[in-house]
Amino acid sequence: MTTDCRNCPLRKFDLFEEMSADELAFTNRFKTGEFTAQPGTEILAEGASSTQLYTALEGMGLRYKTLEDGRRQVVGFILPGDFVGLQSGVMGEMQHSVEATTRMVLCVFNRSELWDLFKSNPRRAFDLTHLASSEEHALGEALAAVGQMDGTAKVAWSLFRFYSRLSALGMNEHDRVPLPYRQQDVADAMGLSLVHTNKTLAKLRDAGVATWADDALTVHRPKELAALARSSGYKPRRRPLI
Amino acid sequence: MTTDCRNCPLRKFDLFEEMSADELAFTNRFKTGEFTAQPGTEILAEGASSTQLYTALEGMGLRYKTLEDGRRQVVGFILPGDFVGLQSGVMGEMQHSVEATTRMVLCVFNRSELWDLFKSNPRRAFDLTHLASSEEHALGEALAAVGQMDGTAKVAWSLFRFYSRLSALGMNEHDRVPLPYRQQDVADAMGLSLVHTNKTLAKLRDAGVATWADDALTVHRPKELAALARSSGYKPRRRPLI
DNA sequence: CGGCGCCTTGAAAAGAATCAAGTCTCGTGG
DNA sequence: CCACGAGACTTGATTCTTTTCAAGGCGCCG
Repeated sequence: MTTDCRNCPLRKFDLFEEMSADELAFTNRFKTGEFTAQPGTEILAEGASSTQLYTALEGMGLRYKTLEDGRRQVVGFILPGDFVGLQSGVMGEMQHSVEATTRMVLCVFNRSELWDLFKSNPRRAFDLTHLASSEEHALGEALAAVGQMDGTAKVAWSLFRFYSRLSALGMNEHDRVPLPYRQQDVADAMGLSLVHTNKTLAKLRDAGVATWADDALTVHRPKELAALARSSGYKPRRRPLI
Repeated sequence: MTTDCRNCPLRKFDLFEEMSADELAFTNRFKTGEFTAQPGTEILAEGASSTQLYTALEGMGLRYKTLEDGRRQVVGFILPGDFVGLQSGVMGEMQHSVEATTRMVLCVFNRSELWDLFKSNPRRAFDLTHLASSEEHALGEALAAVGQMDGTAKVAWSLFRFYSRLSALGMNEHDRVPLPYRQQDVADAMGLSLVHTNKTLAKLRDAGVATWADDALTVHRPKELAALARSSGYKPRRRPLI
């Protein structure tokens, strides 16, 4: 019924480090099932101590924190191959919530076996640490963008990043990638108001740089978009897949 | 000459998880020496692949990224007990630079032994992952502050965080903690201009909430500062010490 | 048909950046 | 011993980006 790790459709992408047959077998034993989340569903809640960890197999979601005053900070967008729930795995509870934007299929792992993984498979344990570090890296980049860029650069940065990440996942067809998020999501990720985000998107569209409509992003001038994003050719960093 | 981990002055603080004698002995073997950095010195450079990892033992420093246009984003402040260099350890290179603000003493570990650590001591490997996750958590909090708060809240948040972290390290004497950073550092951390940061600090001082002068922060009204920081009693999260 | 969610647009208000001096302290060298 | 310069902190005035406020439009589903 569920996908065997050996047949995982994500493995073929360059983005992910290759795995030995052993690692693959081990990971497959570690995987206890699959979980399908409907759009709008909360997968993990901030403050909750989940007994499960996930790897996104299909679909897209987002991570966010809710502040005391009700404002929302989107701390990341989840695409296929992303690992979710590590915080609750090692620290006891999640520091942000995770929500499915589209329908998602996730590989499920039991937290109780995490400790076994560290004991019996140092290679995979190392990979897990690598993933945590990659997350940290991504957050650092986002922090720099939110802290230092102006509105136009922030929006361009978001679009360029989606374009690059999704392209690396083989979802680019004729400079067009799926983008099922709402403008509010990008606004909350970049610390901009919805109104300003909307007007900035209109400017990028009118300038013929990129068009985001109908749940898809078309990048007409990648070079220009990258320049606006102050990002000379972003290449998603190669990382392990778990 | 160097401090034996068993006599580490940081161990006594509640902030850090306790260690068994075994773990302590292991960590001590892992430690290859100490390194003293002078104020203003670069300890690790962005993009560099360091062969060494560190734990700050004394002194303070900061992590920062430099953007294409020369702007600087401070991604974190390093206090005693903080682990530095994990990114280069697991991902191959640093994603930000690390600089000593005051004179610092750092415990040195060899990257080449990191892999051994994963193979031979899963408990410490798990702790390392825990630390990576803690870093991620801290960055997420910072991102939310930078993305969602206004100037006053950002500055109050920074001060409150320093106050809490330093208090947990036993550096609080009569509501006063050492704070050797420059206003520019806080400005670069929170995505504010130096001028605006300065004026906001003046407001907090005039309001009798907190005074930052002469490399020390005095918090006259902790409750009010926490409220301004939209942070109901922040308690630094317990974590391993390596 | 009506309501809801999301996108769009204009106008006004506010918050923060930039510009431009000026002060203070401290270490250096004449 | 004092003039000098560097680095950090202050402060006022101006400009501009971004937010907030306020509507309206469009598509979809019950």
